[in-house]
Amino acid sequence: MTVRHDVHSSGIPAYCLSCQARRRGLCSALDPDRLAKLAKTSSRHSVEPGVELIGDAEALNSYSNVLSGVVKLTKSLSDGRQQIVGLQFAPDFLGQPFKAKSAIHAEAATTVSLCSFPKAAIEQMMKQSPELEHRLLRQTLNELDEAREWMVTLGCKTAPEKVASFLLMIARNIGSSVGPAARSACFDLPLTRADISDFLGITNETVSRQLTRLRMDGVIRIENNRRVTVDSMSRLEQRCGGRRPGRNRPIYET
Amino acid sequence: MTVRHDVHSSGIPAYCLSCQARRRGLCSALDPDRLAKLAKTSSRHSVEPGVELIGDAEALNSYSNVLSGVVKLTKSLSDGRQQIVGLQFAPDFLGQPFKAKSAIHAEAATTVSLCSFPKAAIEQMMKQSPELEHRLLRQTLNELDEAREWMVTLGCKTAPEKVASFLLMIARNIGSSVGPAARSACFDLPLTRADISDFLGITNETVSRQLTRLRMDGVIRIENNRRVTVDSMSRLEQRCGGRRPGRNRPIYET
DNA sequence: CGTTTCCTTGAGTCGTCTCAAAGGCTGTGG
DNA sequence: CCACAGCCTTTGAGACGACTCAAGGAAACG
Repeated sequence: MTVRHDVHSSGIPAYCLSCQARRRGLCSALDPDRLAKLAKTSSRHSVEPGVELIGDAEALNSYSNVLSGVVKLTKSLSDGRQQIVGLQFAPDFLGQPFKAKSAIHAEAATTVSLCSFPKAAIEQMMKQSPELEHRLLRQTLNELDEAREWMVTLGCKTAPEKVASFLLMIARNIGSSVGPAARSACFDLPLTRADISDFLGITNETVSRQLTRLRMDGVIRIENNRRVTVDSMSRLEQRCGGRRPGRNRPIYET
Repeated sequence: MTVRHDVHSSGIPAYCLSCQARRRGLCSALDPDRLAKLAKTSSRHSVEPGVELIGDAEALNSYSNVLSGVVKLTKSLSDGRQQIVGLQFAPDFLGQPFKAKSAIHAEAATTVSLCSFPKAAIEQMMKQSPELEHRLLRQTLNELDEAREWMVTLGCKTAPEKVASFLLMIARNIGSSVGPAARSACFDLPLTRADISDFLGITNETVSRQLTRLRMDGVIRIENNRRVTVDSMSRLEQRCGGRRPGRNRPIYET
């Protein structure tokens, strides 16, 4: 299985060898021959923040791996209210394999680099190799799990807890951890205050107030409105709610 | 494809022939031989409301098709706050194929009848037939879509809109439609007020007040606290939010 | 028939929203 | 390099919606 194919199956482009998607993404489900075949049809792009990747009800003609940056998935009501229903980080797979009943909208939140494939190429390969579909099932199950996890935040938590939970989620996804055991973290916020408010189901004024409060309380530092430093992850975790005050670990009780 | 196998592949139990899961559920992915094989390991149960089907962090030793009734999927914070993250109706498939990172809890909301299989039987069959895994992927994508749809309700809508949206969702899933073009509907609420409040992220008092309001306004009628009649589905839809007042259809604008 | 659980209704409080204005980045053109 | 415009963010004051607490009523259960 893990025999070295590097030498003779030279059809694999060099950039695949160091690609995140090859190691941890969808491409990891492909054997070298299939990867080489798929790679021939691939192309890399970089898109600026705000660019629409999948439009509401719009036909999608390609699938992509996210290589860097953050993509926001949104849904909106026709009166303008909007909800961010998911964020995608590298090496997530972007695209709706079988169109869902309801429309979704994908937009680059930061500068995003993508590796795109024609829709047909992926779909054909999926028919041939169950491994690929299996990998897709796993990612979908993961997204479902994340969506449900976030439903708890949306439905149960207070505004301060929501903002803390958001920061923690971002720190875990794109934070460069500093210190032993990731006791602190540092990152650029991929979303504006307005985006964060759409994600958390609160107003941007409330987001701003809660960030200020976390800053005043010394839980985080903010530079240039974007760069966030979390000095103590555990203090941030305490503010996410769901833990009995004074306890650090969940208590299993019946 | 649709050649009659009834006669010679007599290994299929009679109860499968009229089963919802065979027609629209997971079993529809199986050819007669495989269905017969799987059916040998299956068993039917009926469970009362409140019975736990999948416990938090508990090993799940079987998968099931929901044949009737409603199952609620919940997640909770350790301080007791709880969120219903999904409802399952017949012929949904119940069980976590590959355990998710976060724990989920499943409980019968009404009397539920199930058709259960040993975990191993399903997993083995899934390896053999990609069709089955494909069907599972489709259901998972559907559930993801529903979860995201509900996130919009949780994050964007007001309490009156949430309650109206909930009633509409239930009516569409288990309502017996009356009149032409499903202009009205009738059903038993599968959830208590407390459950509904856990689903909508509001308190049960608020749920009760909003139901009263819908009743006062003549949008619904309620008998015995459980039986709901919606006389005009369109009036209910208008109360779900997201439509410009005075409009019945979505407006596509750029 | 009492007990329990669920549901409804009311009154007062609190959290979040709304509206408004000022402050801080960023980029552009003079 | 500075002035300006535009956008995002912060902060404040007041309003409103949903929550909390509390009590009473209605089904369901043994």
